[in-house]
Amino acid sequence: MSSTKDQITVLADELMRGKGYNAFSYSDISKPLGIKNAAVHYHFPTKPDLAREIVAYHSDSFTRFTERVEGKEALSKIKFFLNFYTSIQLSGRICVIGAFATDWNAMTEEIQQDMQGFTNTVIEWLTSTLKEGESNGSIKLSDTADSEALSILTNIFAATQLSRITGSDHFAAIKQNILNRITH
Amino acid sequence: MSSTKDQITVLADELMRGKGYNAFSYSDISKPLGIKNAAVHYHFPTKPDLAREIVAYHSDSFTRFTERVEGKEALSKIKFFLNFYTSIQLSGRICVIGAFATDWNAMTEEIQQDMQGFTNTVIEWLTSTLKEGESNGSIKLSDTADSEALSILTNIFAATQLSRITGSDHFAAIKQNILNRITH
DNA sequence: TTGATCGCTTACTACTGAGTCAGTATATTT
DNA sequence: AAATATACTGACTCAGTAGTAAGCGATCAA
Repeated sequence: MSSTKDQITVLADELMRGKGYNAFSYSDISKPLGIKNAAVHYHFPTKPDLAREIVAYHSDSFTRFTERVEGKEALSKIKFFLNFYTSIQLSGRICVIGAFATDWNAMTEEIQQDMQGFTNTVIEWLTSTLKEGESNGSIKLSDTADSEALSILTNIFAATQLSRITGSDHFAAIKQNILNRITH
Repeated sequence: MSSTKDQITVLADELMRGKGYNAFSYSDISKPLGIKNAAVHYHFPTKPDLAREIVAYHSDSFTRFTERVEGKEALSKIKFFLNFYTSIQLSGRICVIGAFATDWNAMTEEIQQDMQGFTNTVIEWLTSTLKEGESNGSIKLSDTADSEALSILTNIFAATQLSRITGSDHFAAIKQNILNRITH
C-alpha cells in the first residue's frame, strides 16, 4: 500500500537500471501504474527530478544496508555486499553506478553531484570495511584498502553488466574471484 | 579523406560511447558531418543497422590490435591492452562492452549476438594471453586464467565508467592494481 | 551515348517525447 | 460552512525522433 510517488520511484529505478535513462519514458511509468502521464509530472516535474530521486532512493537503501550489517564481522559484511549484487544480477538489472556512468553526459550537474556523493559513500564504506577485516585477520589485502575497494567495486558492478552479454556463469566466476583474493 | 560511411561510423561510435545509444540521434551525426539526415539513412537504414556497424568496427579494431601485439611478450600485450583503455578514459568515453550492456534490453537480437561474439573474442584473447604469460613466467596467476581474465576485463572497463563519476585518479589506481596482481 | 548505379538532397510522414495548464474530486484546515 | 491544499485527469503543445519516397547530378559500364 505504498504511495503513488513511491511506486513511481521504484518503477523508474527498475526502468533506469533495466533499459537505461534515455530508453524509458513517462508513459512507461504511468501506464503500468494505471495513472496519467501528468500525474508523474505532478510528483516529478522533469526527468532530471526523477533521476535525482533514483539516486536518493539508492542512497537511502545503501544507508539502511550499512546499518543492517553494522556490528557483523567485516568479511561477512563484504559477502552481504556481494550478495546484494547477486540479486541485482538475478533480476536482470545492472548497478546504478554503471547505469548513471553510461548516461553521464546526458545528466545535469545536480544529478552528477548526487551520484558522486553516493558513489564515494560506497567506496568509503568498502574501504573501511576492508581495513576492519585486515585488522581482525579475516581479510587479506595485497594492495592498499582504497585500491582494493575500487577493484572490488568495479569487478562486481561490471559483472552485472558483463553477465547480460555473456551469461550468469561469468558473474559467479567474478564474485568467486573477489572472495578468493581477499580471503586466506 | 575517409568515406562518408566511415565518418558516420566513427562519429556514431563516439556518440554511442559518449552519450549512450538512446541519447544520440541521426541529426547528431548528420549535422557535424554537414550532410542531411537522409544521407545517414542511406548508409544505415535503421538505428540497429548503425549499432551493428559499431560492433563490427570494434571487432575489426580488436583484430588489428591483436595482430599488432602478436609476437610481443605476454605481459607486454596486457600492458598494451590496458593502455588502450587509458586512451578511452582520457577521451572521456567508455568501453563498448559497458555501453552496450547498459542498453542491452533496447537492442535487437542480432546486435546482441554480434556483441556476444565480440566480447567472447576479447575474453578468449585475454585468457590465452594470461596463460602464455604464466608459461613464460612473466605473469602470476592466483586463480584460473579464465577467472583472472574476467576480473581484469571487468576492472578495466568499469574503470572507464567509474572515473567519469569519481575522477581519473581512480582509473589509474585500478589499472595499477591489476598490474600489481599479475606481476611478481 | 545511353542507361544504370551511386551518393546524396529535398521534402515530407507519422509518431513519440517531455512538459504545461486549467479543471476537479477529495480530504484537511479554519 | 467556507477556504485551502492535495493528488490527480483531460486535453493539449511543440520539439524532436526514426524513417520514407521522389528526384538529381556525377560516375561508370555496355
